[in-house]
Amino acid sequence: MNNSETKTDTNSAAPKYDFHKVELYWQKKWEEDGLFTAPDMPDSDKEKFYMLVMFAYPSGDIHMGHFRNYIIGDAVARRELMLGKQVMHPFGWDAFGLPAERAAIKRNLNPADWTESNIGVSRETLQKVGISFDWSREVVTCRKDYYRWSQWLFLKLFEKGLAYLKEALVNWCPDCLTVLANEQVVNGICERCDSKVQKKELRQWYFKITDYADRLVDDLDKLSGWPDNVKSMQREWIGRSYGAEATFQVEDEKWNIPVYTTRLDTIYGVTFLALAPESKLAERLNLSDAKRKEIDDYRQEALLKTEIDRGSETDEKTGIFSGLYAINPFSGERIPIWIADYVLAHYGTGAVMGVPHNDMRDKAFAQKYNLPIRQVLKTADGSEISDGEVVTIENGITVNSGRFSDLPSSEAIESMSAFAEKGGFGKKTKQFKLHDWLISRQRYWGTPIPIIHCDKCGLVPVAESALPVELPIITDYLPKGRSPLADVASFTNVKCPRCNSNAKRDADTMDTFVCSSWYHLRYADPENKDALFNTDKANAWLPVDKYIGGITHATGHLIFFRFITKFLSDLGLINFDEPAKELFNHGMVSDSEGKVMSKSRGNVVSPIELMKERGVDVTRLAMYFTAPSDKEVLWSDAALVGVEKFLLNKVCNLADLYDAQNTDLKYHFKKSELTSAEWDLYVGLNQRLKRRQDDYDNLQYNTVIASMMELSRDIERAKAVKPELRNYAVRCLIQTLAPLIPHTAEEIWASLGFTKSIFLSGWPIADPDALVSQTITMGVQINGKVRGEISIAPDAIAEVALSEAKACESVIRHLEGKTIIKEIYIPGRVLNIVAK
RNA sequence: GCGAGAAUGGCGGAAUUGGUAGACGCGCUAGAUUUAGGAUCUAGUGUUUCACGACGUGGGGGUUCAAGUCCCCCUUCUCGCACCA
Repeated sequence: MNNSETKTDTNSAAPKYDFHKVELYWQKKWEEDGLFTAPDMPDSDKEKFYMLVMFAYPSGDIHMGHFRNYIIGDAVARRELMLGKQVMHPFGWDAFGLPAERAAIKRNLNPADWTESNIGVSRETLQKVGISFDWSREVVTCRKDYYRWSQWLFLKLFEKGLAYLKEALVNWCPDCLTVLANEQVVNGICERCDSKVQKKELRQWYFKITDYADRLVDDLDKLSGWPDNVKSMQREWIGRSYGAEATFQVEDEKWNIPVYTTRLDTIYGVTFLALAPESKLAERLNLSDAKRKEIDDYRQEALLKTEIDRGSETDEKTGIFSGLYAINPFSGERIPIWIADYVLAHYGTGAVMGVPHNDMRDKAFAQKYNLPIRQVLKTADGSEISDGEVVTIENGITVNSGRFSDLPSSEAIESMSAFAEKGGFGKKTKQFKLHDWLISRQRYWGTPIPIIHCDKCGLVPVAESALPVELPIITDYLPKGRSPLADVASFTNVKCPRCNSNAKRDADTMDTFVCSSWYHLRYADPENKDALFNTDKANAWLPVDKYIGGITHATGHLIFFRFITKFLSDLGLINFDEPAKELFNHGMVSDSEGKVMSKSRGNVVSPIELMKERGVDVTRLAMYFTAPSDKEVLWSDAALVGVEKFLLNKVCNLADLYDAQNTDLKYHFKKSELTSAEWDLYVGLNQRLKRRQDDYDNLQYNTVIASMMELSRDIERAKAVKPELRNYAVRCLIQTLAPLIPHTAEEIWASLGFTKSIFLSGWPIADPDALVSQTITMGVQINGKVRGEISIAPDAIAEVALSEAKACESVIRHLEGKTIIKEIYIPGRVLNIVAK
C-alpha cells in the first residue's frame, strides 16, 4: 500500500484513489498496532488526555448527527495524540430503554437480543468511519457486568439515606405507561412520545439530589471550561432562592400554615393566604361538609388538568374561599384562607402569602376576587410604581408596616426575620426549584432495583454479594401500568434476607440516566469484577478533559452526571468532585431546509451511503468544512463538491511535490539561508501553523481546512524552492490535516517514505522567528477611508510609510487642496492621514 | 413575560478582537481545452456608476483618527425557563 492507484474514471474529477481499500487497510493496521488502545494507567512521563463523547443509544444505523459528533471528538483525540499525550478515547452504549421494549412487543423479540444485534451494527459502522475509539474499553449498560454496579451504586445511595421511597404526585405518561422524571417532561409533554403528562399519586424511588443542590450550584463557578449557557441553564434549573418562612396560625386551631417568601418585607400587606389545591395543607382544613365538598370538587378539577392546561391559563387564575381564617403573626390580623390553582404544591410549602400590592400574580388574583390591596412599599428613589411593576429589594422602603415601617427592604427583611425567629413563627430559609430525582420506572428493560419488600423487616437491600439482581427472561412485555416484572412470580417472590419469611422484590427498574451517571468512571477500568472501578485508575485518568455532546443534555444528564461524581467523591472512591473539565456542545445537523432529519419526514441523509460513494475522508471533510463545530449544520450534499476536489486533486497529489530522495528532515530555517521567495513561503507556512493551533483548540476545523487550501496553492506555485523546505511544507500540511482525514493522511505519509504512523509523528509547531513577512501591503486611509495601499516592511518607521504613501497616486489625488492635520501610523496595521 | 445568543454577498461561512470587510468553498459569468457532455485550467464575481466616485456587515443614534467589532435605543430570529411566591 504505497502509491495511490490511478484509475480512469470518467465520472470523477480527477485520478481517484481506491478509498475503500485505503480505509480498510489503515483501520486494520491501527487496530493491529493498538494505536488507540490506552494503557491501564497513563505513563507518568506523559500528559494524559481523556476525550469523551456522550455515548449513544444503539438504534442500529447511525445518522448525520452521530457522525458529526464522533468525527469532532475524533479530531480532538487524534490531535492530542499527535501532541504527544496519552489519550483515552472510549465508547459504549446506553443500552437500556424503551425502544428495545417497543421492538420486543411489536416484533416479538427479546430486548437483549435486539439490543445486542443493534450494538453490533452500530459498532461496525463507527469502525468504518475510522473513529479512534479504544474498543477494548467498551461498556454496555444492559449487560450484567455493568448493571450490577448500577445496583451497587443504588445500594450505596440507599445506605447513605440518599435513595428513598416516597408517595407523591408524579408525572405519569399515559402512553408510555410509566412515570417520568421532571427532566423528562418538557412543557408538560412527555419528551419521548409527545403525550400530555398527567399527575398520579404513586409510591416511587427517589435519589436525594437536593442534598447536593448547593454544591451543584456553587461548583459551577469551578467549571471554567464549561460554556456559560449550560452553566446558567443549570443554575436556573436548580433555582436556588433565599428568603424566609413565616407561619400563620389557623384561627381557633392548633396548627400553622407555613409560607415561603422572598419578600418578608411585604408581610404587612398580606390580604389573603393561598394554598395549592393538591397540597396536604388544603386537605387538612377543617371545613363544613358543604364547603369540603365544594373544595374537593375544585381540587379534583385542578388535579385532572395537565400541566399544559394549567400553564395555558397563565393569566386566568381561579380559586375558592375556604371560609377559614389565619392570623398574620406580625400584625395579628385575620387573613382569609383561599385555595388557588396558581399556587404550586411542589415548591416551597405549597402555600403563599398573598401580597397584591407587590406581586403581580397575587394582584391579578385579588382583583378577580375583590380582595383588598394594601400598600406596604414605596420606592427609595421616589419613582412612581407603574402598573405591572413591583418594587425591588434594592429600591424598596417599607410603609404601613408597624414597627418595621420606613426601613429599606433589605434591612426590613433582616430585622423581620430575626424577630420572627425569636418569636418562633419564622426564619430565614432558602428554596430550590430542583426536586429529588425520581428514578423508578414501570418498565422491563432497565436495571432492576435491588430492594426486597418484607412485611416484617420493611425495605431490605439485597446483599452486595448477591448482586446482580438479574433481569429475568420474560415473554410478556405489554404495559399494564405496572412493571412487567411485577407479574413474574419467579422474580418477585423471594425470601427476606433478614428474616427468611416470604417477601417481594421491587419490580420497578431504574431510569436510564442512572446508568449514564457513572459510565465515564467505568471506562477507566471497564472489566473490574470487584468494584465499579479501581480508585487509582480512575484518579489517574479522570476527570474527563473534554466532553462533547448535545446541548439537549444541559439540565438532565449533565446534572445527574455531576451529582453522582460528587457522591462517589464523598464515598472516597475518587479524589475529584467534578466529572469533566471542559464541555463542548456540538451543533445539530438538520436537512437543507433547516428541518430536523427524521424517518417520518423522509429527509434523512445517511452518512453510510455517502461514505460508500465518496469515501469516509471526503464525507468527514465536508462536514468539518461546512461550519464551525458548535454551529448548526444544514446538510446538503453540495458541501462535498469543493472538499472532494481539494482532497483528490490537491492533497492526494502532494506526494508528487515531495522529494523523497532528499532525506533532510529539517524543519526550522533561517532567513539568511533562504531566498526571498522561499522566505515568503516559510513565513506563510508558520503564520498558518500558529493560527491553526488556536482553531484546533476551538474545534474550528472549517478555517483549518481553508488555510490548508491556501497553503497547498502556495506550495504548488513555489516550484523553485529548496526541496527540504518544500518537503517540510508538505509534511506540515498533511500533519495538520491528519486528524480530519486520517486514512488519506496515513496513506500519503507512508508514500512519503515514513514507516511510523503519522499520528505518532508529532505536531508541527510554528517557528516564532518566522511569523513576520518582509513586506506587507498596508492600507492607506485618508480621514478613515482607504484610498490606496503601499508595500512596506511591517516595522518600517513612520517617515518611510508617509513618503511611500504620498507617492501614491490616489493618495495625492485625495489630499489635493487639503491640509494634513494629523498622521496616525500603526506599524504593520494601518496609516491614516487626517486632512481638512 | 424573563434570561442567553445571533443577524456579514445569490449560498455555507472568514476577519489577527478597534486597523485594507467579504479569506476559503459553493454557485454564477467569460475564455481555453474537448467530437460532445462531464471534468480540468485561466480570469472575473458586494451594490451602484461609462468613468472619477458613491454606498455597503438587520435599522437608528453615539464614542473614535479609525467600528462588523465598543456604548445606547429598536426590529427580527434561535435557544432555554416559564405562575418557582
